Amino acid sequence: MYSICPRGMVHQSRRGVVSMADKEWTGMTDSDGPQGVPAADIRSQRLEKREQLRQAGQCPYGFRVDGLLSTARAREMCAAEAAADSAAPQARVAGRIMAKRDMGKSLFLDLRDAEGRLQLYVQRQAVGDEDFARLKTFDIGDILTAAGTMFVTRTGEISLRVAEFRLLSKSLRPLPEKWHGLTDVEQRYRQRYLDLLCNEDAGRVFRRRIAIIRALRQYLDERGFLEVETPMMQPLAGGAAARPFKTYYHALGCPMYLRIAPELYLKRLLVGGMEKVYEINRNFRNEGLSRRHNPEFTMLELYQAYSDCRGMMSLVEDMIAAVARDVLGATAVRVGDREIDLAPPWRRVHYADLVRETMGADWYDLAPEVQRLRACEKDLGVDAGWTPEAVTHEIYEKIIEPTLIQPTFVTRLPAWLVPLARRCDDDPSVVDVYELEINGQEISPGYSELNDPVEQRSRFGEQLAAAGNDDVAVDRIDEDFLTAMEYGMPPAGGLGLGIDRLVMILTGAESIRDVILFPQMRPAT
RNA sequence: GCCUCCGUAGCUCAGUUGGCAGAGCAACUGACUCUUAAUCAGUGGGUCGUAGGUUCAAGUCCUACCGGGGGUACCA
Repeated sequence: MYSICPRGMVHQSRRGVVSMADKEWTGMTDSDGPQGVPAADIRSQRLEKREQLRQAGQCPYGFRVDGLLSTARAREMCAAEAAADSAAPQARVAGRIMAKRDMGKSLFLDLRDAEGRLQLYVQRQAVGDEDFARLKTFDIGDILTAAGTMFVTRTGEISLRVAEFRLLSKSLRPLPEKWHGLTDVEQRYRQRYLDLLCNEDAGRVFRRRIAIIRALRQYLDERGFLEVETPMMQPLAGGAAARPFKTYYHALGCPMYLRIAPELYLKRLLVGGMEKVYEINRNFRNEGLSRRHNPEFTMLELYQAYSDCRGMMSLVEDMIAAVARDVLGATAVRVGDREIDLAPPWRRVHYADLVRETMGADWYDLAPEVQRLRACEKDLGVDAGWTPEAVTHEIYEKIIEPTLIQPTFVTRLPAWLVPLARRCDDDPSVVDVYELEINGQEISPGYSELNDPVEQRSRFGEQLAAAGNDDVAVDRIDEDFLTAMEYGMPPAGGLGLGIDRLVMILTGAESIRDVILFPQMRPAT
């Protein structure tokens, strides 16, 4: 809102004219008094305090602090020393003032750092009249360092009796209210730093996200997987059916795409002899926003030579359970009012069996008109133009999928749904893949990868023809990838795992925006 | 994109059938040397998202737009 506008300041000093930009910069308004010191504007008051500190020879923006203890460590020390009944320990801490309680000749401050809070107790006689008066002008939100002696107050709170302090950063804007915090979701997403400052839950969620990703890496590293990085800017956006973001590379004079999947590069690495590879990184898809979709999202993609779809199921099942045990210490999680148990083994069920379970054992023997009628009875808007496959899949997506709360591997999907996957040897109408559903959401797909370059080429061709002229991912065939395939790719299992959605499940978050630090928002006006 | 709900002080929220825009916290002035949502006395702070319209009169009713939540569509 207040753009840093040094040019505006220059204008002010050079011409003595206060332009619109100058007013924004200084926080002045038209109702300001003749000295340009508005009585009401908090930001202007604080700019004035900042100036007064400077004029008193006090730098309102300090620098490096040595010998710091975290507030948590300072507390521990105090508790330990109290138990040992020895001399009171000395400590230096630094952090942000979150609350201020002025008692006249003494003052309590709540100081917050990365690991917690600590109460500071400052007495006028201990720091001297001048410093004490200056401390009284400090605001909630200011960052300072303080040193002194740890002690326990009469009401039992571990505190620091301050002997000396120094301002490290003067805050110019008031923090959200101490009791309710920041609840406006829009502001929590746009100004995440305020959310992290005011809402402890936000910090917990993101710390857990970090722990989950660390645990995934550790699990895979221990099993001999190599973590690699493949291009995020690609001349062709392949590996998935999604609309890409398009950009332009000036040096090469050609269009580039943000990747929609790392798949085709990871498979090149299989050709190159890396037998177990994975990548955890962002994919970008030019799609709408929703509670479950962010246009850039984090994905684990993994390939293992000489494995297959079943190998991938065992791997992902064991991996997610291990991560849950590591991060939560349990395999049971709560999402909303639902209890989800991630302890293996997970249910494995054929797509067609799920459909028969819901629609009757004779579903696939019914005439198309009867199927459409049954679908309409379930309040699905299908009309005569729909193929039987499409009707069946609509039932799967709208009726069956939302009921798959406990972890479920859905296998043997119709081949038309997953055109690039390897077909099952005993039935070419279905493919050898799984889709893992948890809490009614697709969390992870897994495949027996196609490694026949001739078959792959013809599938790409079909996909291209089906895509038509839409600005979809595939506008030409990735010849370089097919060349790699023609050198020979080992048979392999592959899987993708949506990290954001996994984090949602393991933190109980209802919206993907609550597990992404800076979710995509429309630019504010 | 479509449907629907929401937008009032820095933050959290009231605001009646259309009739002078409010409270708590934060801020400012003062009191108080163990408080912790400190307390007590006083003070200031508003383009009611934006722009139109109806009306003697609009935070309130109508229209459009901007931003957000939820749903839906696109979506291996």
